[in-house]
Amino acid sequence: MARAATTSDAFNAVAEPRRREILNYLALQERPVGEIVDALEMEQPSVSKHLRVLKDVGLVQVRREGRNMFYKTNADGIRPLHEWAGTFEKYWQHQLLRVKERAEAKSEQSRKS
Amino acid sequence: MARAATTSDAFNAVAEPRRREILNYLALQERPVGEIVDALEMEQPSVSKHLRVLKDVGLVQVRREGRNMFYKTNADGIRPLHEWAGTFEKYWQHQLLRVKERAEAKSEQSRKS
DNA sequence: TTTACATATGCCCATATAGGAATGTATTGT
DNA sequence: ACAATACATTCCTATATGGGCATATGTAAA
Repeated sequence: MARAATTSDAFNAVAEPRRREILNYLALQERPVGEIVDALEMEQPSVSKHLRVLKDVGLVQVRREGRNMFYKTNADGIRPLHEWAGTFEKYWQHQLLRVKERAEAKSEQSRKS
Repeated sequence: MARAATTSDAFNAVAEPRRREILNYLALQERPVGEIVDALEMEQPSVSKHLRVLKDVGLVQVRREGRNMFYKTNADGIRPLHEWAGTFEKYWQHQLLRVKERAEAKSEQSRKS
């Protein structure tokens, strides 16, 4: 048996560095394919193929506008990954440091609200 | 060019479901290979190969004790993944729900400290 | 309609699996 | 030294890329 398809789930889809770059770029705002090509300096067919994979696993959403296809990251699709990784948080080292960080974030939150 | 090696980084290594199972299992406590085989019902060679990949990317640590090799998850290796996924947190939906959750976690933390 | 522009697909190829079976290696027991 | 135990590695095979290039498809402009 070969490796699972990149379209099998989010874990396989984001294993490709290029696709993570695309997701990062499209998280800020939706963009047409051409802009992704220019911004990330990748070949257009390559971008289209990566977007296909990302779309198949629900990590991006598309909208057509004339000749352009506007893609944007569907952050919700990344949550399972974040949550799985998060289950190991309690085993991380530097826990004291993290507690400190959380405390700071907390006080900052209090300041805001 | 083919897909990047599973040993290229943590992202590629955890793309395999079986390896995630192993990491989950070894997070609790170190275990000899045989126990992993029994617990996860996988073939021994398969487990050894997955462990090799995980070791190569630093996701597990090994210790020899006689004929046994005790493996345990190196949670720190999962942090990059958690942090990358975390950068999308602000784009997730149900933000209101999350704010509520954070507020609860905060009050619980206050209670503890 | 013909042309131009924006994307998506198809093809080919080198590469990397992941599983199964067999075998090699290290360590302990007799 | 020899057998047994615990793992690791090798070999084989079907499969899934990901990049480069050519081409098909869809939509708007002339």
